[in-house]
Amino acid sequence: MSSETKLTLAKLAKLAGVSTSTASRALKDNPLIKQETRLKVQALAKEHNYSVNAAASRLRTQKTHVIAVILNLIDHTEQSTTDPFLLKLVGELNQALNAKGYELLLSNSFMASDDWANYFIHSQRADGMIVIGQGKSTKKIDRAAEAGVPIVVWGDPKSEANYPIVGGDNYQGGFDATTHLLQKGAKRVLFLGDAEHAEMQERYKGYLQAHQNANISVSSDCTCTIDITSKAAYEYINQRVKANGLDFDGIVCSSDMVALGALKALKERYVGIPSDVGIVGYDDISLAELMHPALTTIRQNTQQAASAMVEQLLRQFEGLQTASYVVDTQLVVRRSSKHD
Amino acid sequence: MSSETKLTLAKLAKLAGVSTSTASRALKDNPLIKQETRLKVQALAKEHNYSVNAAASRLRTQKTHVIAVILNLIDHTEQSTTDPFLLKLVGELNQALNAKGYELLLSNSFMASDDWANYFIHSQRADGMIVIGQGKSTKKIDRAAEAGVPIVVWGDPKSEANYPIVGGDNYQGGFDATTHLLQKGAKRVLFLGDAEHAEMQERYKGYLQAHQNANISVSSDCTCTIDITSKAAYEYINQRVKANGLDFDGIVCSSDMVALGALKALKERYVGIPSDVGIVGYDDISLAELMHPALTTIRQNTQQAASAMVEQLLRQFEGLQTASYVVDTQLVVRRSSKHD
DNA sequence: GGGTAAAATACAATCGATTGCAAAATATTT
DNA sequence: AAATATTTTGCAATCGATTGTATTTTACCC
Repeated sequence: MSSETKLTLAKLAKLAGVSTSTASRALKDNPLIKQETRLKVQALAKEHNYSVNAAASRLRTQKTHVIAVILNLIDHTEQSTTDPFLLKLVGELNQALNAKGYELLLSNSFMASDDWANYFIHSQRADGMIVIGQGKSTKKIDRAAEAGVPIVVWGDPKSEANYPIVGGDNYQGGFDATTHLLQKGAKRVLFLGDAEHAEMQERYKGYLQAHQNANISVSSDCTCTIDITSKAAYEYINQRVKANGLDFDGIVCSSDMVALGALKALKERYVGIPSDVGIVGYDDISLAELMHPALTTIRQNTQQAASAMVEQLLRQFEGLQTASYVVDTQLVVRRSSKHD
Repeated sequence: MSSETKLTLAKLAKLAGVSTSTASRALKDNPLIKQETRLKVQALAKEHNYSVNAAASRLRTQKTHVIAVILNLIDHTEQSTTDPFLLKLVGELNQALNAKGYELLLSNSFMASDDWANYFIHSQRADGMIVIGQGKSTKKIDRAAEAGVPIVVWGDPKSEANYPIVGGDNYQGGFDATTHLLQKGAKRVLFLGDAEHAEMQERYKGYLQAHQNANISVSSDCTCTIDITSKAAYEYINQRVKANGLDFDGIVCSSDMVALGALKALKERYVGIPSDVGIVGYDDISLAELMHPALTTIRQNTQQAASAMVEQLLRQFEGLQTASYVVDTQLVVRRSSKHD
């Protein structure tokens, strides 16, 4: 349509018969400019489809209005592209950021060297970072935070850190999941996960406490360390049942994906769920309720999580106090744990 | 650590005792600069953690090395944040783009006005766009392409368009899925999806052709138009069985999510899968094989898809010819359709 | 109407990197 | 050693928007 060459602020200003400074201010409704002028410039801008050159604006203002979201994966694992929960979180973050006028730059921890402060912030690619997952070590995160990067992390909010962490109450979640199974009569409940994760660690503590409260001792062979993927869970359960027979009657899983893997392995061996083994997952991904039997799980409110993360990040921009934030967490009881 | 103020190219140049132009060239290994000088500058850059200011660089070069990836959702539906397939694709795109030195700006079609050319390209936010999904109307995409935006679309590669479209052979996929069910003896196979999508349209044609080849007539009430979500599928099947009883013995679903919804509804009514009804999904999301029964489905190679999309996009930057691309598609037979 | 206060607009520097072209340094030739 | 060719480096303009300060215009008052 418009066959003109690229429309810059200068050209727009000329069209309106004002200077670039006036045009610039008019576009942002600066009260310094007479209302009438503002309207004229804005109308012209709309008419000619003008939009501010982001590169120039960023250079001048030193603000990008971009947030880097990085999936902080465990190196050798493929949790990222597979786990619907994490991706759901990304989707929610995108919404929440857009609502505040920010854009989302998606990254994973493989690229971008290890120096996040430099790669993202000093290079003026983004104003701040949201890191999804604490990983096994928080070294990179800590370093970035020390370098003064505005940062928020999805992880275990009880962790000590000098940056805000948003996450569910993992201790409580692990406790609730376990208690639920024990109340349903389970005697030997497996914990399926990787305690090297801070989040999983907390859930594990909850698992232990639940046993203590119920006055049931935990056998050490009930603690199963595996990658947090459905595949690993499937293989582990398969293996274990083949080797030991069915030496458990409940499983607390560190994610729904893990639960699904375990479920599959058990069903293939015609183990009754929940009659022989009760299962509780974690996250309440959309597929949890579609499973057969539908999966009992711990729901974490992702929308609330996303808003909280964005808010904690924006507070840093304004120099305000920040704090870790505990997202609502709730046991959702479905068929996989409920004897009729 | 480094308590200096922000390190710019100018300061780095001073440190190295050369001009900014020399420093700039040295950093990019420009052969105009003596090897020795190059090494010195590069060493200093590394030592002081220098990284180019992206905003300035973009302004000057008019290139951002950013690609906007937009989830082109059907307006009222929530397919986006829910469908693991689309998110998987995003993950793969991220990898593929990073491998080529590009970054991924994630967006959805709600924000960013309707004028993509302006919002993303003229504003210098991105160099090109990858649109996931053709939606019900390709108006916005067409407009962007006409405005000269480098663009690639995930959709039905057989669609006529003046931009490359990457996608599976949907006609073949629909045909294979349907033929498979018919061969297993199904007589009344439902098509569950939304033919307003170009992709679904093609699958539907394949569905029809399969019937014709098998010399089986298609009853019009076997074509079921629903939103492409598991919820809609669940409700539809529930409703239908309640109203009409089990008046079908096979379902071709337009996505795995749809299949999961249908599966759930049927299982709740104790309909035997696959004995009473055979089901075939589409996409082969990671959960397909975790279902019970495991879901027969049409696999689309997302990794190949992502590379192809990125390649077609980069070709546009270089002014090369582009073409739509058909991604490998394959029927994966599992229990949901296979009588023993 | 002269003068001051207030409102509206314009000037010009700035953000930091890139690059065509000019200048300086070094090498080569006779 | 002078002259030319070649390599290496530096100068200065440029990308486009923003903003502190200066300037012009308008309003107001006695």
